[in-house]
Amino acid sequence: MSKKLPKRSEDYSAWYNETVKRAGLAENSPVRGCMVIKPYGFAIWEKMQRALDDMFKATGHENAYFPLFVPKSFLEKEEEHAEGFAKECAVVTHYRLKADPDGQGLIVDPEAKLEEELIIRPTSETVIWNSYKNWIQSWRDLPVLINQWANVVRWEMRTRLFLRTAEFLWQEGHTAHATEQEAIEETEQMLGVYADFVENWMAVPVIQGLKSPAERFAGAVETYCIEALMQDGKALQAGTSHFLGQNFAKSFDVQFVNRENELTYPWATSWGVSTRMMGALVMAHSDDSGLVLPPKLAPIQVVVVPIYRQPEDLAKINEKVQPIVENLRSLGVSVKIDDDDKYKPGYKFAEYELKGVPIRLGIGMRDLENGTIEIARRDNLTKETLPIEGIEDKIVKLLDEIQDAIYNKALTFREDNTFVVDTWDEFKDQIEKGGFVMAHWDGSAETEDKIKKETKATIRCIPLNSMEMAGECVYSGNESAKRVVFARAY
RNA sequence: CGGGGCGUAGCACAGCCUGGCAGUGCGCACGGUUUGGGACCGUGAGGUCGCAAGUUCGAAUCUUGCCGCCCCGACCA
Repeated sequence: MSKKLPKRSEDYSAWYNETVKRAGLAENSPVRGCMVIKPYGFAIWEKMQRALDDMFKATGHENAYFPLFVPKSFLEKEEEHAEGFAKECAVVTHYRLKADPDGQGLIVDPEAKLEEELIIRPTSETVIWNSYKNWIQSWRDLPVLINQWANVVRWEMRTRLFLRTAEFLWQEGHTAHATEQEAIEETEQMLGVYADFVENWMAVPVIQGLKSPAERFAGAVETYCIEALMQDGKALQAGTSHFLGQNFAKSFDVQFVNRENELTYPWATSWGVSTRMMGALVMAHSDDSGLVLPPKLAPIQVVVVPIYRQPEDLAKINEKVQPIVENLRSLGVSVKIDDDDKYKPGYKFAEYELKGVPIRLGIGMRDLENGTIEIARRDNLTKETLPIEGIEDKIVKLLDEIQDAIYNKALTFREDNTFVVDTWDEFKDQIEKGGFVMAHWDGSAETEDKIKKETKATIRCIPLNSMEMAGECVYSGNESAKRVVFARAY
């Protein structure tokens, strides 16, 4: 096995796969399209979960859990929803195996056929709204603000670790409100929560926007999204928040009595982010030496590598390092001391770079004599030797600095790779080169579809915070009210 | 589902064309020397050559069938 990763500039996709595997985030599983999330990868996911869960709770949501299996009849109830998901559903038809009478092993017992097939949830709107029927009777029962952390299955034809897997982990929020206005506010609020998380924790800048009707969630009235740009110039949808109108309430016959004593349908939202964000995290920041993790999500923020020849030297180093580690821990910094004797320092340096640990401290006998310590930054691969006195404060500040630096680097990259384009030739050329392409669109599904067929570019979103400025559609020349974001996407 | 490729040690692969002892590198185990940017030497363990049938004195190698995986396309609310 080669020690070096493939280079991003030579083969981005091989670089991504190798980085994910070699950094110990995940590996392929024996089941096609599924993955094993390894401890280091899961530790990052747990930090994401923790931060998001706190944000959900702070906005008044509670966690609950609904079943993995969805009766097929539930999925059928909302027509568009059913149609949208039908092609990628795993279906349970039997509930028992038996010994193969003609040979070895087990076969599906034909006697044990389910009367109604069960779908393994691709999302949970239907099971949840079936429950909401019983939960919601009066305006006093609203709003219902529920989130669940769960796994879902979507039978994708082509999969890639984290970015698109047949089974993935996510959270799905499902809320019900008395008024349309309140539901729209919730949809927008949660989009804001996602944007806040992705920018301030993952250090990935995003564009908030609306999906075009063609890209909308099946069964939604409006889909909001956050879109991020990866280092290879392709876009990645990092999260979605849907205003579902009264579609599911009507399909599941959920009604409540409002303050005016009228029977009426509640308004719904749903919103989710998934382990796909792990892929975004890797592709947004990492380099040819491996992962680059933002300090706020790094399982290990600081690693200490003692450099020594004799066990006595290690003891002396530990004596000096131990109080620093304790101070850092009391300041909430996660620190690992790697005094494992099986590997040499050079190996460890490379290993922690691969794993994206933001700060590495090196300390040897020379430092003990000089009262110094070597501090190395993962994000820009620089290192300097500093006095050991007061190093804790420096480290705490540096972690914040690194968080900001990573964000700013990604932001600069996005700005340098966002292009305003007005002609079809320029458009085709720029899409080929990559990046976000801001262009006028006439708002029609035909134009959108033709552009997609000719260039493989899709409308990533119609940005929320951009000015209306009339223009001509880059493809059809028809009138357009504002520019939208085009890109090739994951 | 169409086109292409690949199944040999934990991993990456050579050997196959031209049939004749199952190989290399990494990793792993043990011993020693090493330790400020992926150390080195020595010894050793590890195999249903995807599965099945056929040809042959003899098959990883040739033939046929099957299975699995990967890449490209179709698909991805």
